[in-house]
Amino acid sequence: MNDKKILRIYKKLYKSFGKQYWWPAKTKLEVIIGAMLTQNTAWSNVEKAIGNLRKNKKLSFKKLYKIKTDKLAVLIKPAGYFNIKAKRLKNLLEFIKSRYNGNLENMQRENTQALRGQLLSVNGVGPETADSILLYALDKPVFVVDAYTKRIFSKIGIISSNATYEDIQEFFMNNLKRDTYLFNEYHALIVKLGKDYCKKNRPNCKACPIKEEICSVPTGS
DNA sequence: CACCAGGCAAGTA
DNA sequence: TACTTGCATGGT
Repeated sequence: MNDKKILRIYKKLYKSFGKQYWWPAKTKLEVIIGAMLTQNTAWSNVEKAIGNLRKNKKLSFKKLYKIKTDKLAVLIKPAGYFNIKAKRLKNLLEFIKSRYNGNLENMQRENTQALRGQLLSVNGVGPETADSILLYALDKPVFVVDAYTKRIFSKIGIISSNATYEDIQEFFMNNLKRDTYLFNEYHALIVKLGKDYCKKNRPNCKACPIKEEICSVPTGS
């Protein structure tokens, strides 16, 4: 059954890679900023951008809310796509200000599914960013899906290659205990696996900790 | 030099 | 609905 297989893969990854200590940020606000800035971007670049915000004392809701979008863009430049990301981050801050008075604790008390819908209505917040905020900033038991998840688990054969984000998310959430810690580590471990072994053009299947599940899966005929 | 990274929205057919 | 493209820096 899939529920056992999913858990077995998790255990192998955890045993092989260990705890991942996500999200690498100090506060809820920093996690939210990072979630926006890391869209299609290496985390090392996001760290530089957040470092700039820290140096300039902008890592508080009030300061960030006040700063002009074009000035914010300059500070987050190392994260790439800085003009559009500055706007998107501003959109999200505006949403949090108007709906929760800029208070992340208030936002955290909102019903999870309702909040997810609200976040998705913000221009610049898609499913992965919304779920990352829910899981890593607000400790909600929501499974985060990304390109690695889709690539790896469709290769294993337990996910269809044309499955949507929601399909994949449901699959994991229906076959695992809904536990924030488990979802936190599992997504982080999948990213680790994707980066180290399941790269697009340079797979390293020989050393992959779940090579039995991936590389020796019959291809169909 | 080419390719990729913890996406998303808008445009096109 | 199902592709395609713009967005941009920094590491390998």
